[in-house]
Amino acid sequence: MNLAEEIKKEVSQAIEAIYKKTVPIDELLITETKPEFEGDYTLVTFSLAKLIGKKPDEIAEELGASLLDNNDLFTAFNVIKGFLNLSIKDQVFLNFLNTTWNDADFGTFPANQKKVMVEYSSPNTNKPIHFGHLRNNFLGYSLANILEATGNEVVKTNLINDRGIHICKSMVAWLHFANGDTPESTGIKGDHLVGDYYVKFNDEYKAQIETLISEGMPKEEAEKKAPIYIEAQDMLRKWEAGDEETLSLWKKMNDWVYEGFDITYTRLGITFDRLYYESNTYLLGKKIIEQGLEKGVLFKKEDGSVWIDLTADGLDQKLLLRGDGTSVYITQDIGTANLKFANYKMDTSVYVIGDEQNYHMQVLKLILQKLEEPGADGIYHLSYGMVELPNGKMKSREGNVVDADDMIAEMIGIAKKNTEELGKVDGFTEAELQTLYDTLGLGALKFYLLRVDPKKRMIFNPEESIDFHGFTGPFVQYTHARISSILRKADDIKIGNSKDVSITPGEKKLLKLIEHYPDAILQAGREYNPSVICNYVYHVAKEFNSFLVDHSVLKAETESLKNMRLKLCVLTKQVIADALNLLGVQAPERM
RNA sequence: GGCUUCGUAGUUCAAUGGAUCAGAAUAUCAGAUUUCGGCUCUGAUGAUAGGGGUUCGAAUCCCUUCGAGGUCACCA
Repeated sequence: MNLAEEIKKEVSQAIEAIYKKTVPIDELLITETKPEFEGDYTLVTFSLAKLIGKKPDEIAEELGASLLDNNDLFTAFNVIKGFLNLSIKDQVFLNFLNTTWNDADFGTFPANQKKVMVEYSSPNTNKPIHFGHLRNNFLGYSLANILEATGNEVVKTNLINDRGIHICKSMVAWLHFANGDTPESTGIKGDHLVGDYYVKFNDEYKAQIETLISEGMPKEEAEKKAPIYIEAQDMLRKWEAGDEETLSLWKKMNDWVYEGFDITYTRLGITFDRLYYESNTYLLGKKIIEQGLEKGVLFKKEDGSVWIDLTADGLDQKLLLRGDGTSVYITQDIGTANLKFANYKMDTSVYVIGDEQNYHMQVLKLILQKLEEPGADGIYHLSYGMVELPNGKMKSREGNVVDADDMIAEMIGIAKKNTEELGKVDGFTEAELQTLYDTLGLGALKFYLLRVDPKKRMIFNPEESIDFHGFTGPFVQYTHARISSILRKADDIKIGNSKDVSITPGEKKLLKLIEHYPDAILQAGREYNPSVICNYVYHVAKEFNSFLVDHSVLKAETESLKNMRLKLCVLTKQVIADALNLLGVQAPERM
């Protein structure tokens, strides 16, 4: 149990003893005391005033006196305008350090018997992953780690969008323009090769529309009658009909893309427990829709298309199946949701998907609830905002997309350049250097994309992200390496407890912050928000550097003091490494 | 236009309805140290888009004006 909770318990008991009233523990408001006031923790008493029937100041005075008398946590209290500031005994913090410094489980919670699925990444197989997509990958991976740390059983899944008209476009263009080129024959990464033909399709499509318009055809008609577009539609129909030649081409090109994705995922350190393919779930979706028709939840229009009426819920009517019986996007999603729940029976199912799909996800959940699909209520859409670059935004439809592989290579390149200029890596082998550049470049990228509240739009600044100063991954990594360096030089850490030492305000500040680590993890999990961890670990790094300015560790005044500070270093290092790990960021011993 | 998300220092980000001073980072200016590691630390300057309301107390909740995204396909 952490300190804040312990205080709440004491306060609750004091209220019971003095006023004979019961206040649920989680209705008590305990915060850290602001630096301009004396004390460590503060109880806000306004909310108690009504229940108890006294003025906040009076309550605070009475509770303060009682707390001081009845246990040995506190040394003093003061009351300012309804705020009860409590000072904690130094020994409490020292005890915490002595019991925790070598506890490898600090920051993980016991199993809570809940199962959570996190679906993220979810790429299309017609083009490579682009830069904005990285936020999705990092968020999903980090959130899965955080939820696991808070005691959930977590299943990480990736739903691959491997079918549909967009895939057929790449296939058609490849048949026309590639002359049989393959990743092997060209040396181009598979996902990029396929993406190139997707672009080529669109170029050719546009050109054909232009030609038709110049021949006098109206634009709308031209868009539907361009020969290459008709070809793509034909191919989709053949695909759904199971045409062997089409399926074989589809499989061949998708395999190229998967090879490319694997390289990217490996480099990013992103993993999944289970892959789902939409080509395997769209038929299931159709079946569930048929059942919905029978139940009368859905209705059929004259042309045979199937709809759901959501106007009573303030939404529109929504198409679920085309007139020709083929499926649309949401058909597949219904099938996938059903299959996922059948496989895992999870309590919560998190979808990491961009905020441009807020409406779609709202509709999906509502439809699943109306269809009485099990698991529908457990759906949570982790919606995130678009990432922009300092010089303007990037949209996938406009062509000038920043590619994820290019951005990764650029970040690693900057890390290499910076490290070489500083020349502090004597004794590193070539392989170690390569690992270090990856650690720094990717650490910078991940940390920067995760440090902002997911739901907000954000701007990614590559140079700023990899700066060793400021609110960045490399700054935190640097602090970790700095602690490691100190510990390497002190090979005689003693485990004896340090009862005879007292702590300075600087040491107490750092200890108090470290003691909060489990709270930060809980909050991040509760809010589905890894940025909480970024903020927390940055503060730890900053606080440690402040501590180091006026506390010598290796040259501490006494042996006992040195041991205490070394323990503080060990604990701080562990918390930094653990927090970075939750973010998917490596913590280097040297850099 | 309907629905929806958002608007905080020059810039990029914080702040479960809590304090007399809305925190950081960066940039700018001033200072300390240059010992455990590229430095690090301290201080100064600087912001809640405008207007109402709710309350002991509002960046946060409600209304409204202005501004910026997203979405409203038999696309995914």
